[in-house]
Amino acid sequence: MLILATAKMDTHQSNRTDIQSDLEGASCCTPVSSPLTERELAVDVRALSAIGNDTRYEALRIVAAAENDVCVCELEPALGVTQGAISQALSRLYGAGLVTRRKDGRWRYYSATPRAERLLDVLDETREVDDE
Amino acid sequence: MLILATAKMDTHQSNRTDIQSDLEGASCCTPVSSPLTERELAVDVRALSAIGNDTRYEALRIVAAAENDVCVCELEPALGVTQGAISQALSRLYGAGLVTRRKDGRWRYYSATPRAERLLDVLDETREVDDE
DNA sequence: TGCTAATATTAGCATAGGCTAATATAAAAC
DNA sequence: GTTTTATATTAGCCTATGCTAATATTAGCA
Repeated sequence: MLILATAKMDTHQSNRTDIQSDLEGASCCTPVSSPLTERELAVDVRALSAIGNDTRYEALRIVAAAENDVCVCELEPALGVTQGAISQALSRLYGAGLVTRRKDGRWRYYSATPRAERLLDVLDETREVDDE
Repeated sequence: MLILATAKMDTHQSNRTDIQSDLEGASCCTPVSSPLTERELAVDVRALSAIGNDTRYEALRIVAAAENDVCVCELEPALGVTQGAISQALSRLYGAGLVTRRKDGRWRYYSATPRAERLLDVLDETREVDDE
């Protein structure tokens, strides 16, 4: 059965009715459906799209590599974008469940969540850099 | 482009490079730099941003869940987008090193790479779906 | 009180992204 | 050959994204 594609506000999403079941046969086309629920998909995509950006990925890397937690100002020189951009980046990582944050005086300290750490580990373990 | 921390200093003192006991006290701002090379970052971000999209993530899930490899036409009913969009999605996943493809007659069969499988496993193992 | 430092938020802009529809290619079938 | 089937590619249209600059908030300090 096919779930998903409920009320998304994507105007491009067409609501195609599928006529799959009794479509000819013989060919390769047996329809499949996603093994995850809509909510699980959304959670994962939120996390992945949060890391899938240079600034945020690098920010997360730095946060995860630090032994103690990291404050925003430490990231500014490494990332090469403005303070506002870094704040936005960390907020998004937080909303995606990839960092935790803790307030201490006027500073905000960030650290990576277990989910983030595991993902980064797998990325390290499976990366193949092609020389191109 | 990736700007590595130049020794921008001061504004505050600080000498905490590896000591984790004390961190209140003075300021927090020791600049750090990314632990990955520019190329490694690019490879990872390409993969992550490829998965970080509803259509492509679901496509990858289906491909990874299938016992044998999957052809494009099998995805069409599940994803709810046009054939062209699916072809674009799979191309991008391929370019990101997340699926392999093999041609057989007029069909193209896709399957997930080890990197993709490991990432999906970690996502499954660490996901926390909040009821919001 | 201020004032200043650290972070957050906002508006606005330029660009990237994702889709559809149309068209092109490629391989089998006729 | 021509037709059909499976997939790829392209142009074009919107929308989303990511940044900067400016402004707002918050907390310590004079």
